[in-house]
Amino acid sequence: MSDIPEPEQPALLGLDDVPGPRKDAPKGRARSGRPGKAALGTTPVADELPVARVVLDLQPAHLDRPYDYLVPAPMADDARPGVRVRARFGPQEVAGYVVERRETSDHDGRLVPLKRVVSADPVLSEAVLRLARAVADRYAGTLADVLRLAVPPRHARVEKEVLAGLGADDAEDGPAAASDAGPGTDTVSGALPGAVSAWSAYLGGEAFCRHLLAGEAPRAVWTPLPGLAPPAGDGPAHVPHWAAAVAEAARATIAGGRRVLIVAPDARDVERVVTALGEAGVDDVVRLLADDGPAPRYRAFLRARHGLADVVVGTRAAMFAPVPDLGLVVLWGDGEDTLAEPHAPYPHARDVLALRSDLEGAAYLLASPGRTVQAQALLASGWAREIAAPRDVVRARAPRVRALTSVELAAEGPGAAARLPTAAWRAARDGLARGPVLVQVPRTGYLPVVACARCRTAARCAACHGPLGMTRPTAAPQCSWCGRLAGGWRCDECGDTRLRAVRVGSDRTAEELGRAFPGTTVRVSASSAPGGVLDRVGAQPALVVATPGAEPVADGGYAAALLLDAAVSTAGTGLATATEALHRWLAAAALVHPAHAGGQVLLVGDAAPTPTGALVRYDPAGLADRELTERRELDLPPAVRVAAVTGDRQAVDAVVARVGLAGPDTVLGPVELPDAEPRRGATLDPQVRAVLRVPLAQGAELAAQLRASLAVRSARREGGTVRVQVDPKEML
DNA sequence: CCCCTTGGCGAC
DNA sequence: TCGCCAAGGGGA
Repeated sequence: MSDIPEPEQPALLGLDDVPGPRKDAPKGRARSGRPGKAALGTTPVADELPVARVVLDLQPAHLDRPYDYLVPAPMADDARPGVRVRARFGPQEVAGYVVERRETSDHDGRLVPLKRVVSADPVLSEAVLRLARAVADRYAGTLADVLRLAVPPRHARVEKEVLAGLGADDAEDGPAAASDAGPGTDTVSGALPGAVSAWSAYLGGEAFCRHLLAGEAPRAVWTPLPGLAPPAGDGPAHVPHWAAAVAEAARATIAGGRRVLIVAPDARDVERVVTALGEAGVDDVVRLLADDGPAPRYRAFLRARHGLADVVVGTRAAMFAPVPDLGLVVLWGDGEDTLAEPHAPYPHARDVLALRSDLEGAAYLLASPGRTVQAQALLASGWAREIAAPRDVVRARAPRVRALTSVELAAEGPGAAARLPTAAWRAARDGLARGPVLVQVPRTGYLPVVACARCRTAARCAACHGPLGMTRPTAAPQCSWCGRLAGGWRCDECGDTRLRAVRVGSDRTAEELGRAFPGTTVRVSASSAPGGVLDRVGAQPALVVATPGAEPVADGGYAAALLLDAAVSTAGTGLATATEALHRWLAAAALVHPAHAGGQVLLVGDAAPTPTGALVRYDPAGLADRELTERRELDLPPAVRVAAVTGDRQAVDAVVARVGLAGPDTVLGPVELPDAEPRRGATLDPQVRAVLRVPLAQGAELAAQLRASLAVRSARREGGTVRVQVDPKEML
């Protein structure tokens, strides 16, 4: 281009109006500033607050901080805090959010103008921004990563539609004005007492609701009673008690002038909550489900953001939903693994909502049929209070539970070790005389794992050595890793060609039950089943085979439940195996009639004794407490804070070496990871994992040091890959 | 000793 | 990508 020196013209860039901190001798470019492109100088900057502080969507950890830009005059009104913008950052144009408008910048170089305000609607509320910062800090992640989880992608058509619905005034004044009136005060009479019947069975239950009504922020870990809520109309009972109670808590919060956020592990539970809310007279509800696709998801997000609903109910990602005047956060199903975010920095809904409750002064209600050791830790630390029913109430509402261990059945003689012992068969037959019977099977599919019929060697895929299974009675066995069909299979060890089942899935179980109970309807609720996962079944007698988490609600409740292959549920080596097994069993048991109405639950198969005992006693709290004590003794989370650093050996070493808290007492490993999954390509560098373990009080410091180390790593462009996970799922 | 070229890196 | 800065070499 032209070499002719241009005259100094700093005013064209607005430098006289908007310097960095006003120093006497601005150095560098600010002094010798020469506009590269004439166009830059032609647009004047905003008269008021000409600097926009912007959070950019940048990947590298060392760039994780706000940047200042000039606000061109035409964007002066639109570039408010919370709006999406695009701005030039070095070579490229990147997306971001304005987080603040300021008079000056502390940057002492030249400021570049914002490129574009993508939309004048401020989608990133201050509360969500603060939450995202807290989550990034807690999990040693970047703000950009968390914001990617928190704010769904924009959908222009939906945005137009929702903003038009707001009315011109509201759209101009922004969400603050829209929420000034508070949640629908018109729909609530304020008459709470008497309306909280679902809570009257609990110690502290009604008090919790009174606090909600009064606008306070109580925090509780709640173990709901099993069973269904009494039907609101003529139909059969089909709303779980827990959902009805959550709806009442929501109503109390709304009556107190605040809004509610409810997070559940899957879409069916979301739907159950929405139904319960409807029966409680709360209709102003928004569903926020990631599975719904971009348009409905963004519509729900915007409606929540603008305070158009009193209650937001959704799956995991809803934990970040912007809800003005938030008064209560509820997490249902704590212990389900869908509540752990699979994307960096891997936050868990339980912790995110706890941070939210602190930051936004909202009440916190953590509920689950079982109890996780993390929930127990919230109680043990005094952060939350327990809401539970007295033992005699639990006994009155719970079904009768029996564990059919082989020891117990030995008296029955042969057949005791069968998958369906005589006692279980009899219980099912008796139950079928009164209504539907639930059969819980830990595995989906037909025969998910098969072995050689003669020598019992596990059958493996010839191509990739993955385990073989059968998806249908007639089809050839198939590899569960690479999907290849293994026609003409022959055992490597003994040459036999016959296969036997190692694991029996839900589909095969249904087939077997059909033979054992001729003439009885058998339905399957599982992802592998033709009809998929069922939400609800009728009150007629039927065998309902379901995998854990896929149990339909039976109208009026099940007469009995058989929990098959119990040993499979407690066979894992994970730390949470026992509490997870109990969670599955209790979730099924909660759908069965109480004992006085003949409800019966049989646990079949030799499961570990501890969770078995806890099921028989109907005591998830006792099991969690026992596990927490053990974790304390072993210095395992949640008694301590841990962070896993996984990746190439060199990269892991480098990241760990820069962490000041990492010493001989706090670092475990690094150890080589066995690669469970077949990896494409030849032998890649082996992955290693180091675990950092510090007292809880140093958790924040550990995360900060890891963040700093990752920032150095990205600034230096150190090679390889590293993943940092604070409180990784497999260690909880 | 100073100026100009060159390479690396930070990026508002 | 783009431009700043620091380092280094060559010329005065």
